[in-house]
Amino acid sequence: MDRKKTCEEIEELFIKLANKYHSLEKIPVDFGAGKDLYHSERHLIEKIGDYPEKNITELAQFFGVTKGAISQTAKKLENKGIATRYKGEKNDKEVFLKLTKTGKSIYKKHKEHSQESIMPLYEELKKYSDDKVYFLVEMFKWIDRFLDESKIRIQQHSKEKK
Amino acid sequence: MDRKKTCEEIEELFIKLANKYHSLEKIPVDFGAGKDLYHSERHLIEKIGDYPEKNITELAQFFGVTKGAISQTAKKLENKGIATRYKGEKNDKEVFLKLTKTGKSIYKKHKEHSQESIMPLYEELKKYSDDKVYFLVEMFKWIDRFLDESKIRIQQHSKEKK
DNA sequence: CATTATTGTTTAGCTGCTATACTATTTTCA
DNA sequence: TGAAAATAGTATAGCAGCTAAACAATAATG
Repeated sequence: MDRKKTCEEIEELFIKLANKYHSLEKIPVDFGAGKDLYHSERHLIEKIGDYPEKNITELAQFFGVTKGAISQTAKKLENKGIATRYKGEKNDKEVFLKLTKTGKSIYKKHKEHSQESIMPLYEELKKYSDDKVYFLVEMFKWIDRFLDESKIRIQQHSKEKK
Repeated sequence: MDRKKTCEEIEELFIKLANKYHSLEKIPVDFGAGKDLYHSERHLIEKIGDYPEKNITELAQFFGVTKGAISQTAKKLENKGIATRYKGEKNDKEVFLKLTKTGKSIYKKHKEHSQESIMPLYEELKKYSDDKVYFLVEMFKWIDRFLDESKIRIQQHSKEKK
């Protein structure tokens, strides 16, 4: 096995996957509430449902995007009557998100759908040992850190020129 | 190990990675030719260099995007004097891309940089067996097919509503 | 030879992100 | 204590890069 070649293949595949995933992002889906929801909106709904105690900044970290991005998506959800912003008791600057009744219904439907859509992966991974599956998770985490470092590197490279 | 939970974690991680990767995409980098190049442009340059005999459609398949997308990027490269379109001898409808002198110089620099930037992954994977690395590649391919199927499913779901 | 398939281009339209500038809180520490 | 620094969130402008669709040109089919 030529490891160098394999690394290149992995990189190529990853880029391909990221592109394909992103093209899916743009297809709106109606989850029965008569509202077309985009992937980013659906993911935020799901996260709010799963972690109602997370503030905007934490949600942003979850997705690996800026606070501004979450703020924008949150606004869309608010406009669609799916979620509401609120402030906690601890302090007056953090903002949390809560699903409305409609939001909860969508969350539930989406959750069911999500459970379903994850089944193929679940089934596929059945073929492999815990050891390998654990390795997969670790590699994904490694790539995450790698992308963080890459970003810093690129930004520095970018600034040096100026 | 709770496999269901792990699957969810993998899905979450993947989404995070795709987002982060995409945010990198937008940072232009100068590869010494005095030209700011975006990720998509750089990747196309690299692919043209690696596979000069591939037509637009095949390049599109490589990246998992539409022909239009490649056509657009190809145009940018042509405008920047990095690549030229040409037609082969076999027929008159397929379009191929060829690097200019500038393009080749960028390709070379980029290749070196790419070899370098892939080293962390190479080093990381040294820790693991061939068996595991092979598994990683296979899983990436599996995800690729899964995304293709998801797309078809979503589009059908979308059309049913109309 | 007409029909169908393939290949590529162009355009409009859009998402979703970043960066930036901003306001409003909260924390720090001199 | 109170000014400065840090933290949290929002709003806005700008943009890459994608898709879909309409189009034109060429090639293959039967």
